[in-house]
Amino acid sequence: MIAPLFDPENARDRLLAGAARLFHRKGYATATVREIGAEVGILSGSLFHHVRSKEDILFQVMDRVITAMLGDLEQALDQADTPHARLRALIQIELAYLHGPAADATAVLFHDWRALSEDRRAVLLAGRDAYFARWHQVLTDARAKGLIHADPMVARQLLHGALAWTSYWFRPGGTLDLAGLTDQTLALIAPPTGISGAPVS
Amino acid sequence: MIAPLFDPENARDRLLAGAARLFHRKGYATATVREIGAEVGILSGSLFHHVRSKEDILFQVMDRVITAMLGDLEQALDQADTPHARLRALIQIELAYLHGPAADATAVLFHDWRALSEDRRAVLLAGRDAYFARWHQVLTDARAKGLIHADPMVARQLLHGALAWTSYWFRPGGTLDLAGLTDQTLALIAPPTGISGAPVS
Amino acid sequence: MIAPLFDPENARDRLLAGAARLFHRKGYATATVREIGAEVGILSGSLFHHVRSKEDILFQVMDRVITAMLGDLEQALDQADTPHARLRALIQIELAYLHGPAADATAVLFHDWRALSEDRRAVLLAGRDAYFARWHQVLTDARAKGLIHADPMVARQLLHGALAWTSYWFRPGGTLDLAGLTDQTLALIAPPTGISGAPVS
Amino acid sequence: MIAPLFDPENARDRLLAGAARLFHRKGYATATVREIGAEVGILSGSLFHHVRSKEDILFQVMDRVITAMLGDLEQALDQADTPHARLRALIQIELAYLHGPAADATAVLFHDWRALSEDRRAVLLAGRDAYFARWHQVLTDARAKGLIHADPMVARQLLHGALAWTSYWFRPGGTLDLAGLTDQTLALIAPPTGISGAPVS
DNA sequence: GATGAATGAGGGTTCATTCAT
DNA sequence: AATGAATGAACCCTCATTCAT
Repeated sequence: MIAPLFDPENARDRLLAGAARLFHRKGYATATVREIGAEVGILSGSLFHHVRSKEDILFQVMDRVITAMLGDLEQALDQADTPHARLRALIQIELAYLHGPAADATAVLFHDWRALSEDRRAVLLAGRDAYFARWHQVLTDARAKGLIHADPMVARQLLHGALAWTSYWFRPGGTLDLAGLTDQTLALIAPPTGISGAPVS
Repeated sequence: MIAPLFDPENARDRLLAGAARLFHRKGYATATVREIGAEVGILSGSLFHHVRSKEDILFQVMDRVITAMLGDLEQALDQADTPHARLRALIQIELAYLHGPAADATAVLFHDWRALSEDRRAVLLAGRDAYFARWHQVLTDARAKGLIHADPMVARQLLHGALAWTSYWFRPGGTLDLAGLTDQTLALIAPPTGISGAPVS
Repeated sequence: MIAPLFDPENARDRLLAGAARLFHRKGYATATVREIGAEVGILSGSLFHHVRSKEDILFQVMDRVITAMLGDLEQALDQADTPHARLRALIQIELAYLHGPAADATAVLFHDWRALSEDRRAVLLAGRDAYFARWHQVLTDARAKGLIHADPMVARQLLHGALAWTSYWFRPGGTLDLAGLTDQTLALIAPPTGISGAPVS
Repeated sequence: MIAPLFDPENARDRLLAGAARLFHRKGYATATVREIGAEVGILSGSLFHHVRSKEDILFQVMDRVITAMLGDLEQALDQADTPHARLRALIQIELAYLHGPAADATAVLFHDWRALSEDRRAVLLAGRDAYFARWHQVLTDARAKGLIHADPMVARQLLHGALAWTSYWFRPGGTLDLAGLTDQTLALIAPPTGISGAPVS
């Protein structure tokens, strides 16, 4: 469903993928370029033939995720025809990125955001804003339809936080799979209508 | 409501408070001992009269939060007499720590957990486990009463993530205050309506 | 006679040789890695491309001496065919190391032994023990033949001490050369006269 | 026989004695003023009410030993009436200092000589020279009488080295006591006349 | 005399980055 | 492209020394 972000045939992509794996494991600040090299199978000096700096790696990894996520979200929302389905798509896409083939890069994007220099962060902000703008639309609609009962802006932050945090505790392959986690998340914020999710007004 | 974790009269406490502030701002790995010294108004060498190492600072900050949070949570739960009130207490306490006088230390506890060495982490695990055990009880009860509809374990992780993440975006003093944020969170996961939630007022 | 311990063509060996020179001059504890770097012509940070730590340098220097001395002692003893010649070989080898091309490293081995961590010392003990075991054999034999009159264990310690101490006062190139010092040492402990020592000539 | 160098009633003397003990155990460079304080039972800051600096401690310890040794040597030589007895006195005094009540301070004098700044060393040189001048006289006489067969200057250095080195391996209280060690040393360098020590000429 | 917080220089070590090979 | 020796700044920490209390 989610296309891989990095092409294993391409040397630079292998580098980015390995670095993302390492950053996910140890955090950007703690990972050293030597370790990145080891993860990819080259010496640290050789990294700099592919990237300008360590931070450049971080930037490129994040850039790929943002671009891809936005595209996949748009597509998923286009294919969803009810407010509830769109709400589910929001969660589904984010969880798919956080725990599918792009897991490392996505975790880095979410958890090491502050490690990026302000300048570089500004470059990515447009994509990030566009992504969350779609969230906002969906949540505003969901609230209008009585699916959720919190302010859309607040709901967006809370929901995104809840999902981002899953990278600390959730591992697919256990008794709970990705679909199950999606269901549980929906159950938490928008329980099946007719029981408790009935509109207030 | 939340008592300050650090005594401004005590030199070591001032150090811990300053370090927590800095760690919150820059992250543990990025903060240097020279910066900690500057934050407290002493030279870096003098830090080591009060603590054994940089990591020791992190440990002590975290230890204080865990101990205090557990105590406050127990007390708040004792005073809450309905499942809904206890659910609200869970959220209230965590948000009070994340955005009240203990905000820095709490953010450090949540976000820099991995920066602590495995040995040191093990020491704190007992307190952490006790804290979440109380969450589990409350959420299990809340589900039995129909207040929430997700698996308690999953709900705990999602809710905790949503709240922990607020330290990245929420600042009290704006149009939304702590009580408002608590309400919104409750509205998101346990809307006060229909058959599933006892009325708030 | 004594082969150089360090290969000037090899970068790490140059480092070890320079460090040994410095340790001999100032003592291990007093020498700084920055000074070692200066002695070798590189910056202190570059040292750590060749060795793991400052103590590692000390260890490797000592290891080389121990290994080489043992080898040379065995060979010298094999070529000596009388008890007196073997006694002379003991002294000759030790003085050759203390004042020949391996002088720095040997002085470090003898005088900075305690600076090595207990763990590292244990690794070298096997070689050291083997070396002194040969001394013991030779001295026991010398006593049986009436060449010396002290207990072999005590004689070994006294003689070794007397020789080790020469690195504080003896410099070859003066009126007394290495052969002369060897003769004098023999004259002190086993005078070539009367019934107790076989004639030298 | 050897009077204690430090008066336990005097605070500064207790400090010097404790420091000597520590320097003997760890070496001057490795011992810290904190450890010296701990050895004496005060905090490091308080040391500086009694001495000007860490090096000052070293100097004073050494000064005491040199002065006392010289006095005791003179007295012992005065009481010895044969060349052989005077030779024995040389050894006896040095071993008494190295392993009697002044053991710590003497070991420090011999083994940490280089740790003293050149200026301070110059101050002590007069005493040291006087001490060794007596050795020279005795050894010159002993050689003239055929007791030893090495050059007096070389013999002095070798013998002194052999004895100084005993602080690394000899511990009184074992099967070999101080008198025994003295005998063994004499046996090594000047075996009983009539057997091998007969004059050559 | 003793304390202990503070200093500030310097310790060993790490690390992103460069560059000749 | 890759290597690996070298850089140099910065890192955490130690330590002799000072000084107000």
